[in-house]
Amino acid sequence: MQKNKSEKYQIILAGAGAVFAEHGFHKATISQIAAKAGVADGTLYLYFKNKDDILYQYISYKTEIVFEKMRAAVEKGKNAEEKLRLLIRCHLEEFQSDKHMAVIFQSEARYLRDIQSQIKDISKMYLDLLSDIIEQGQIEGAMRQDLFVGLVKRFILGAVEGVISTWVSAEGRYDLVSMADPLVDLYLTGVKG
Amino acid sequence: MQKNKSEKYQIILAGAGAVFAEHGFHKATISQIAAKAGVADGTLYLYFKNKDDILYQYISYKTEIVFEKMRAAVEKGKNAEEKLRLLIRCHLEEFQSDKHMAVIFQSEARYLRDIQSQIKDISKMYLDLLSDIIEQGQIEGAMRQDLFVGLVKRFILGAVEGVISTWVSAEGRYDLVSMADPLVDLYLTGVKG
DNA sequence: TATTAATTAATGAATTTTCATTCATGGCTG
DNA sequence: CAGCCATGAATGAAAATTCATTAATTAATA
Repeated sequence: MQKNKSEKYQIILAGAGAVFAEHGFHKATISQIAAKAGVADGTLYLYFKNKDDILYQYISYKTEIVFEKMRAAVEKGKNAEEKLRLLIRCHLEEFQSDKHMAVIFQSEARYLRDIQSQIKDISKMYLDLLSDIIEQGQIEGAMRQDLFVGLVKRFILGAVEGVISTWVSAEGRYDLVSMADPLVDLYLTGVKG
Repeated sequence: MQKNKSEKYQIILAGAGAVFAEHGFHKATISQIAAKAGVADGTLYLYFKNKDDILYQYISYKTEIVFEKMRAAVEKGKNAEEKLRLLIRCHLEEFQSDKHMAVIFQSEARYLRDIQSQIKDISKMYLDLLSDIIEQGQIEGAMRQDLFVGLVKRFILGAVEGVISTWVSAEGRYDLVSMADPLVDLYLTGVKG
């Protein structure tokens, strides 16, 4: 099994992404993935330990890329509110631009946590980013002092994921990124008149 | 296959709930469920069409019960804000009191939608409840007029699910229901100072 | 440069494993 | 004894994984 990120490794991962997104991990077969990637079944085993490992690599790989972008986006913000806006927008942009990933993160994340609990967990990292933003917001006086940060960050992530989930169910037929600002407005000022 | 809700039917569903929650639907085996329920493998087929049907029945059954409670809870509220509070509290109470159900709803809902698209979808019904509450709130003047209801309801459901998901990951080690009021406060007034 | 050997990558048919599902059998009860 | 349940070993199907074989590439030799 080669450990490098050769061209074929990438091709197989992309094929796997398409097949996992369409059928779900458990229903997807090695043969389908191999066919989608245009290689023989056995070839997958030159690049991956087994079927689980394909999913694991897929998620690790995507997580790393997306998280790096998120971190960079947040860095551009001058204050907490702006950082939050940039983070949410980046999140929606990345998922909108990679629908397979959006579907897979949505439906297989839980299974993965079981088989590879040491995976770089995107939620964890994301929640850490949010914690920093919220704490900064409190220091700046832009956010309430009595917030329970542990709850707020789950609240924010949960809501974005819910919005993405709806978009995925709607087969991505509308513009997800346009939800970013209305969503952040809800976080900030709530539904009350 | 008996179609009534005999005692054994219930026992098997409960066993299935435990096994699905622990291993996930796809990794769970008929033998495990049978063992957990204290019956022979073949017995499951006297009460259920097949493995998929067990999951389908489980979710239908739980959905019906929980949703009825939610509807009743909402009805008790005098105004939109109170209804929202009662709904969220009921939601958290039900999931806290049935952890297997919480795990299964969280992780297998998507798969189920694939095999039984006509299933009474708890999210759908929930979102309808929320729509009514929000529209009522707008009429009462307790909620902003410029809210995009389609977004707000997903926002609310997403956030509750996120909070439940965290609680599940934490093995249910803290009191979930105590999150209800702080959560509703966030919905209503946001994080801004 | 042409020829052969050695190394590496890829193939896909054959094998193995894993389970869902069936069904012939046996016990229980009214 | 006749219908009803329940049993669990046997069956068959579906897929994951392996591995002997082939093809392609590189290095070595003369």
